[in-house]
Amino acid sequence: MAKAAAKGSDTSTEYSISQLAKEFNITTRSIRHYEDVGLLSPTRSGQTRIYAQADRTRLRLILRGKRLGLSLEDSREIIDMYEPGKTNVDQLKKLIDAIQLQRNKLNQQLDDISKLLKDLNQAEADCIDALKTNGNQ
Amino acid sequence: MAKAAAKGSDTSTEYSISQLAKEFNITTRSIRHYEDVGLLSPTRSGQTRIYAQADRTRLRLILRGKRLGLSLEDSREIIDMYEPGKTNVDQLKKLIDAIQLQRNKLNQQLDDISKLLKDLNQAEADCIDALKTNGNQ
DNA sequence: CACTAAGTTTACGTTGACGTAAACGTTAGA
DNA sequence: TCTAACGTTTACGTCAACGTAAACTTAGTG
Repeated sequence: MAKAAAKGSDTSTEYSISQLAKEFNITTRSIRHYEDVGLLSPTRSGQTRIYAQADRTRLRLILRGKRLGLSLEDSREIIDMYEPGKTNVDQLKKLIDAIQLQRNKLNQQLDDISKLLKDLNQAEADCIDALKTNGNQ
Repeated sequence: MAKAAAKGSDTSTEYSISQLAKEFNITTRSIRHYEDVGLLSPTRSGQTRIYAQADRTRLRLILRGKRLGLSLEDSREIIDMYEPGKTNVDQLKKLIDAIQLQRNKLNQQLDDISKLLKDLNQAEADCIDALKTNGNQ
């Protein structure tokens, strides 16, 4: 079984699949699925998967993407943006464009959320109003 | 065919399914699907669907939900919050709880987005850096 | 040493959100 | 009149993201 860090977040800390599953409240099946589609590639000790800090970080990014409604494919693209080991100038320019695209989407989401929050506030106010008016029942 | 408004957004304005599809850049199939799952219920002129302003508004809310990664079921619940025709006190209290829940989720999303935006900014900075360093090729 | 807990692979099943095709009706214009 | 553009229903197909079972292998424990 993977060992827990002795002090703080050691860069050499390792995790088992069920440890990560518990920590993030997902199933081991999901974690293996993320590996199937190329989002994770843990090392192995025999057959058993061993997850490093980097894997744990990627997993956190994947789940953050999910909360934002991204597909796994979308998340993969975004996460790949963080490591521009491309060296190629054209690739870098494309990457910057992609980043701008993502930024636009996120700004749209920000706008959507602020509107939704306003709507919810209004809905709540209506509820409270109805509760006052409706002291009977 | 449905008539376009003569002046401004008349409350009696009507829309055909393809008008809405064009306006929101979705397929008529999607719109019918939203009806299948109970998110829309347009009136009919014979067999033909007629959409009122209220339907158009609901459609806009549905699509906003989609951009935020909500399922159609989630959107239905939220949209239903806007019309507390419940009269029942318990229902209203439950509704207020549900609203708070949604608010929490949205705040989580806000946090996620701000972190993602920071990450993207950093990624972009790294790209630009790499471009400068890599004047060669 | 038998048993349990955690790991593995393989593979078919499921759910949501539509896509896609078939077969048909209605209406306006050349 | 006929055909093009829009509408309809019915129904099977698809794709992503897992769920769920089966069958099996270690690793540690009473």
